[in-house]
Amino acid sequence: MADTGGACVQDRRIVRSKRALRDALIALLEERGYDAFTVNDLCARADLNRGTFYNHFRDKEDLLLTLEDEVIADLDRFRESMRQISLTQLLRSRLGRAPLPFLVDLFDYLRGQADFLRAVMGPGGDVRFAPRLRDAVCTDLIENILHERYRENPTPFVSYYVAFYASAYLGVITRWLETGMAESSEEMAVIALRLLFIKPGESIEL
Amino acid sequence: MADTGGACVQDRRIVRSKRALRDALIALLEERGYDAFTVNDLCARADLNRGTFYNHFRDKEDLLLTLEDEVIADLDRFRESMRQISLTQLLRSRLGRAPLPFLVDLFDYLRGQADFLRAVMGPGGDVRFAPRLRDAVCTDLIENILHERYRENPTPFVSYYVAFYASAYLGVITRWLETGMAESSEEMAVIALRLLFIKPGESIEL
DNA sequence: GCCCTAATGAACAGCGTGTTCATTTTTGCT
DNA sequence: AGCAAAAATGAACACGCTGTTCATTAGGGC
Repeated sequence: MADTGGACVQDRRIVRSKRALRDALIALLEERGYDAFTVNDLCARADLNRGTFYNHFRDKEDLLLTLEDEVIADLDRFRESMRQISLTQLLRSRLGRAPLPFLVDLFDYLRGQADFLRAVMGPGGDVRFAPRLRDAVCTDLIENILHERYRENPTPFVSYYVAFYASAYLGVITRWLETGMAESSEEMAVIALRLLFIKPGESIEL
Repeated sequence: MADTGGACVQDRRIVRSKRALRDALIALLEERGYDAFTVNDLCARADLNRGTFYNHFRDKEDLLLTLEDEVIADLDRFRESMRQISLTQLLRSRLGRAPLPFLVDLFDYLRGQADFLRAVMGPGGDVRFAPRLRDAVCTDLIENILHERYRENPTPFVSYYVAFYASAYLGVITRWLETGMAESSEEMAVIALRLLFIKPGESIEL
């Protein structure tokens, strides 16, 4: 999904090497954490010569950032759909318990990238990624739940309001990934909407 | 606040060295990020011999973890007060716009540690710290806003409910720190409570 | 099958690591 | 003030990782 950008397809060997490095990176992030492994380890795990690594990436960070960028670029394609959602659509979906299609797509995509996401957002991952994911996923969504009056008129409180919901949803996604994605994408789409309209102390039903 | 635990006070030289290393760590985390500086850099910045560093810490990570642990230990002292808050108290405080004293204390403490917190939670910081801060600060608070029915009976949805609010508050704290703590601790205590009882699409007033 | 390009293995200097040790400086205590 | 304990210093060490180069081998594209 991420390498159809260039005009001609990459050499099969390059694809294999990059794929192997991706897998090795994920495995080592989980096992040891970013600072605890070397380019040597990476290449040993990927069963590649160290020179091959340097053919494609400047250093360990370059590899990590490249993979992160791919995911963020993919997510940006969802933002189009998010921008077109209205608050009334959200309310209707929530009352009918009918998952919003684009939210289902989003959770499906996240599930497809789960191995990478868990590695890079877990302990031993990269601090910088979570805020990027949050902004890519939540910014447009939050716009829609804001009272029209405050969209163009950001008071300090409104900025905390936005931070509140954006972080809240990042937390939900993170928990879903961390707990092994037990819920289906449809269930998550419903949960995400129920959470929007809940108040503390209230009963959860409906 | 963190070193009165032992029976006798530490040697003045040790305190000075550790303080210098703390400051150097914070500065370098901000400037270059955790992976981009060495123990050498740390000691140069702290104006200390490299041997001195290894007298007190095993490695770069040991220093970082030690400082993180101190903050978490400090925060654990607030949890006592948090556990005693009831939902009705929250509601009363929110209606009267009267900041809860223990929340003010909390934000005061965070302000006092702002340099460290910003460094360790910002880009170039440590992924593992934010979840620890979240759990230390939010876990008990969330307990109180949960409907009694769900406290002892965690369904999947309830666990997302908890993750939602816990992450939301972490995001608010993070934003406050990142934007230079423009609001006073009292203002933040009020904002934190207002956010609890807001619903998307509603007007913000009251 | 031929050309092009990627992967390999080996070698290199440079740097940071973590440790050791003898020496100097600073404390805490009487 | 003076002594003994403890911390800081500076230098040296072997070791491992880095990022680069180069000749060679293997594999893909057409």
